[in-house]
Order: sequence, then C-alpha cells, then structure tokens
Amino acid sequence: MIALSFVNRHNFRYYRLALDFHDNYLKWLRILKITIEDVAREANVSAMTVSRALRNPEKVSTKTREKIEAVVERLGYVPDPAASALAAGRTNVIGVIVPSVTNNVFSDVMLGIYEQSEGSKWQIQLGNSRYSPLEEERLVRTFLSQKPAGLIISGLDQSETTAALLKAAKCRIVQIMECGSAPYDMMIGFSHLEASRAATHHLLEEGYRRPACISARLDPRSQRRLEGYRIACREAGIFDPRRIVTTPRPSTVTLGGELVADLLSKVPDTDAILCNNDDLALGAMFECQRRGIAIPETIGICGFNDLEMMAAANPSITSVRTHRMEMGRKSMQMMDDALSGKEPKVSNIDLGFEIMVRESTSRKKA
Amino acid sequence: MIALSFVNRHNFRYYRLALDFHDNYLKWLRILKITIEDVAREANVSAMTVSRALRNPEKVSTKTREKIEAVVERLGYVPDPAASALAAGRTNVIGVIVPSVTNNVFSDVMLGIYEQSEGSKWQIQLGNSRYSPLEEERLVRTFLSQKPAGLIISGLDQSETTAALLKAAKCRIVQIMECGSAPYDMMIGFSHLEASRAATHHLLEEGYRRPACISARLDPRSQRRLEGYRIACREAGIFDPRRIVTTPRPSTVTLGGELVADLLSKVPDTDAILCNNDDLALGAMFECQRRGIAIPETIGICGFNDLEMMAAANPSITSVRTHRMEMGRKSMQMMDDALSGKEPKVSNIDLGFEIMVRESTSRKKA
DNA sequence: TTGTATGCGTTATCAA
DNA sequence: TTGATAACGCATACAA
Repeated sequence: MIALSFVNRHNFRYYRLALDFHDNYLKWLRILKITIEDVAREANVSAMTVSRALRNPEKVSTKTREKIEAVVERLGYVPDPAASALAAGRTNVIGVIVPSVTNNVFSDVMLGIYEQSEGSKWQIQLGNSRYSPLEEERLVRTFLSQKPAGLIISGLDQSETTAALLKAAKCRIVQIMECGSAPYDMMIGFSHLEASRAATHHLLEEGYRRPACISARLDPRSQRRLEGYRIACREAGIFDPRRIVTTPRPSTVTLGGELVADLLSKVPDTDAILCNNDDLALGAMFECQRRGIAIPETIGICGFNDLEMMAAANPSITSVRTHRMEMGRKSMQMMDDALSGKEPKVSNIDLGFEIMVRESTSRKKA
Repeated sequence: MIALSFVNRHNFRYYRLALDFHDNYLKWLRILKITIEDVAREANVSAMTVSRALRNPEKVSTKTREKIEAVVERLGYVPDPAASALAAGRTNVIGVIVPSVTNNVFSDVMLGIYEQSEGSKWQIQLGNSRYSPLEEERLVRTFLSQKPAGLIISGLDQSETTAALLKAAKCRIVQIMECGSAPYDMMIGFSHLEASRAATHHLLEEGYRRPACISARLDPRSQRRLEGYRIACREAGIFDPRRIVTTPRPSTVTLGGELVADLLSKVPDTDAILCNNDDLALGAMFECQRRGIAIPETIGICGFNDLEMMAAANPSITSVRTHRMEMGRKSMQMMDDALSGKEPKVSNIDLGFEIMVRESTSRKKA
C-alpha cells in the first residue's frame, strides 16, 4: 500500500508484480515501457529535471545530473521521440531527399552527409524521390509533417507545389547538387553546364574536331550538361546535332555501349565522345575496345563525375571530377551552423569542378 | 462573439483575424497549423470521426466520409505523425538498417524494398551502420524507440546487446542478405559460403588449378565467402594459403588492381582469381590487361554479385549472381504480409545464386 | 537549481 | 454510425 501511494496509474501493474523485489522490478521496467517518470522516481527527482539533464545538462547540478545519468543507463531509458516531438513542436530530424539511392553520385553525397552528421545531435532521414517530381512532393509533405529541423534537397527543379511548400516551411533548407540564383534558403553545388562546357573544351583542345555527346536519364542536370556541350560546340563552330545521342532510360554500362553503337552507325567519323556520366563512359570504352577502335588515338572518351573506377580503368578515363562527398559534408555543416545560430557567412556555394585528364583523351603526347 | 463561442483556445488568433472572411480564414489555416479539430469543425463532425474516416474509412458512413475527405483536401490537412504515434503507440515506419549506402549491393536491395513498399502505407526509414556493430546497435535503439511496425536488418552478426534488443522488440523483423538457422523472426538471403564455394568449383571445372582469392573489407559475409573458397580448394586438394590476399580496406576498383599486384608478386603462377566482389574483379581485369596477361587463357577472373557492368566489360566477366533486388522486394513483401495478418508460409527463405559464366573464365572453348 | 501545472494532436475506449 | 473523454510521454512556462 505504501509503495502504491507514489505510483502513477500506468506503472501500477509492474509495481504490483514486484512490489518488494527491487531487482525484479527493474527487469520489468526494462521489458515494459520505461518513461521519464520511471527514471525520475528512481533518481528521486522530478520528471522535469530528468528532461533537463538530458537536453540541457548544463542547467542541472553536476550531482543530480550524474545520478540521473546513472539511472538512465541502468534502466536503459530511451526518450520517446514522438512524445518529445509533440511536446516540443520540433525534432532533431534532418530530411535528405535525393532522386536516387542507387546512383553512385548521390551515395557519395550521402556518405559526406552521414560523416558530417556523426556525433552531432541531428538524425538523418533519407528520402528517395526516384527522379519523380510527384514523389518528391509527397516526400516533402511527409517530411515537413514531421517538423524536421532541416531539409536537404537535390537540385533546383521542384514542382510548383513543392516549391511553395518549401518556401513556407519553418525549417532550414539546403539545396545541393547545383548552383543557382534563387535558393529557398541555402545552397551548395556546382554548374553542370559549365562543367560540361569545360569538358568539351578540353576535347577540342586535345585536337578532337568531331566530338559527340551521349546521355541517358535526361533529368534536369543531364539536360544542363547537354546544354554545356552544345554551347561549347557552337562556340567552336563545330556543332552538329546528329552527334547527340540520348535516351530517357537510366544509364548503365551496357547502355553506354549501345549508345556508342547507335552513334557510330549514324556518324561514323566521330572522334570523341563526351559521356554524360561515368557508367556510360565505361560502357563506351568497352564498346570501342570490342570494335578495335583505338583510345585515345581514333576516339577520345570523357566521362562525368570521376567515379573511383575511372582512374583504375585501362586506359584510364578522363572525367570531370565533382566534389560530391565534400558537397555532402559542407551541406550538413551549413545546416548545422544555421541551426546552431551561427549563420554561415556564405549561403550559396559553388564548389566548382576539375577536369581529370587521363589516357583516354591524351592524344597530344601520342 | 458568436463565432468565438465554438472556437477553441489555439484557434482564437486566426478566427479573430478573419472572423467574417471565410476564404481568408482558410488561407490562415493553411499557413498556421491545421489540426484534426479544424477539419472536424469545417465538416461539422467530431475529431474522432475525422480520425476514423482517415484510418478506417469503412467505419464511417459514405456521406460523412466524402464530406471529410473534401475538407481534408481543401484545407490541406496532414496528420501529425508525432501525435499519432504517441496516441496509438505505434507507427507505419519500417526501419531498414544496412551496413553501407554507398555499396551497390545494398543499394540494389534498397531499390527492391522501395519498389515493393510503393503504394503501401509503410514508410521506409533508412539507417546506415557503416559496417560498425556499435553504430548498428545505436541505430536499432533509435529505430525501436520510434515504435516501428517492422525492422529489416542485414545479416546475422549483430552484437549481443543488439540481438537482445531485437529479440525483445515488439515489431516484426526480417533479416536479409544471408541464410541462417535461428532468425529473430523472418529471414531471406542466400549462403555466401556456398556461393563462393560454387564459384571456386566453377574455376576448377574450367581447368584452373591454382586459383587465388582476393578480398577486401572483411565483413562477416566476406569472411564466409573466403571460407567457401577455402573449403572448395581443400576438397580439391589444392588449397594454398599464400593465394589468399586480403585487406580490411573498403573495396574499390583500384584496390582490385593492387591486390592482384600483391598476389602475383607472391605467387606468380596463379592461374585464376576469385574476387570477393565485382569492384575488385574489374580492377583485377584492368591490372591483368595492363600487364599483358591474357584473360581467360593465362588467368581467369571471377567476380561476386554480378553487377550490371560485369556483362558489359571486355572481356565480359564471370560473376556470381545474387538476387539482390528480389531479396529487397520479397523481404518487404514478407514484412507486409506479416503485418497484415497473413503470416507468410515460409519465413526463412534461401534465394540461392547463379554462376554467370562469361568470357573471363571460359577457357575450355579457347 | 528544481518542481508544478498544463498542453502538444491524435487515438482508444466506451457510451449514446 | 458517431461523439465525449481520457490518456500517450514529454517539454514549455512559470513558480518556488
């Protein structure tokens, strides 16, 4: 009876079960549901003090804090995030929305994000829009309903509704992958158009006069890369629309080979191939090798993204290095800074790119 | 005054602001926070009925349901998942914990999971343990604290604490990637040991007598694959420990080349290389080509996983096909079935594997 | 520094 | 078929 007097309603059952057997009681606690109340009772403090000890340890005396921490550890207490979110009206969730989780490009970015978030209080939640603006909209809605602290989202091409949702959102937003002029909030990326244009320039400088471009997927960034190729060719006065071969299919190594086959059947005098990504480039290389076409002498090949395998290939393949992991890391850092009150000085970062010249386009010395 | 009489406390402000201007009021609602109460008031029903109309539409008359749905649509009401989780004590979240999000192997599995979950009410939440049992433990704890409907987790090698947590968990669990005898709940995968053993057999059947094995990362599954190689070699009486070259570093294409260089410097008479994954295999191929070693004549190369690029390579590379996407899909299906009450007939599935014989090991016909 | 009272938005329960 | 009421577990605001 005495024990029951300080027991709240929902703890009744296990107190009944283990009234005079403390160890048993602890076991029950562990299996049933441990709340902040349980911790408070064990530590002889109020629930509020426990809450404080966990969120703002500095606002609690060292002694009580240590006592509470010990009890938390002993009981294995884990705060209920739902209750926390409901009471506080916010969460420690940072939503990350990417078009693809199977694409190396995005997985590298995610790696950077994960690395940077390690040790912080932020919890990453990943969404996969699968290149669909509608799916993206659904994801944004879902994420926002969770009152996230922040949202990291890919690109500039959200649907009108999505854009409206993001503009109205009360959380911080970092757009990644591209550069642009009107970020919702913060932004970090690079210019796909300029990168592709520079790559085309490189081909021209190496002496290739009839460069082609193959592209798959045709998402907004692919399109801008295509445009970069077009511009560079026009600037050099050698643009020929027949040398552009595209497909909406997702890119694969095999597809790279097929696109090259298609290309060469239409315009056999092509002397260089700018591939919209590295998978295509690898496939293009294999196809050329199968046909006995010399790389880089007869045809030069340039990829995009500079995946790790480009340097290992034989011949090694020229590619446009994009700083994906750094992009992930910095986006997370900007987010963290913004959420910690130290507003980042620059909120719209162009990370640039680098043409990694390798054997596959080095005709000069040959 | 009349209007105020039926207005609850927290809606007071925007009622004040737009008492007699209904449209404006709706706009405010949209920007501020729309709760189930707002919907209920607009639809002239109780909050409970709105809740029912959304969760169990069949328990509400068609007329009221339609009325409510219209209001929900008009106000753009999105339920607060935190409140829902708190009140119901459960969520529609299915947690997926994988060791790596950058590894093609897991991204294929995830693709399957995402595809299968599409259209269902389940919400996928991804966790990345980065091959760390401790990180995995942390993730399991975090996920469980969210009262998920289910958990999909990779492998059999959880830490003791993690295992205890999972056993005590009230949610359904599907283990993926491997086969084993004592699942926490459900399981789907294949035997890495048998797959690797079969691949080694294939090499022996092709006439290779001095097969080597290169491996990176050395996670539990790599180790079991290594063991499969050992067993097959011992069975054939040709086991030579010098032919095993491993590194704890994460595998890359470049690393494949380095391991081959290392291997050949130690045991130059090696006539086949079983690579523990396809990245290594590709790197091995490039390295052999660089050294002018004929594939498959002088050295045969076999990968593991059968990533798409294996078939596109030149020469095409033999690999062990594992049914990753199907694994993802089926794991999600098992989960869905289990959660929907229709307990799956088989709860421990061996998906098997397939040796995809290609040019890189086809010496017979040569 | 610590505690008390109260509300967050939803759903379970039971009554109508 | 619908509604009233009481939790759910935690954090805010304020009091002590």
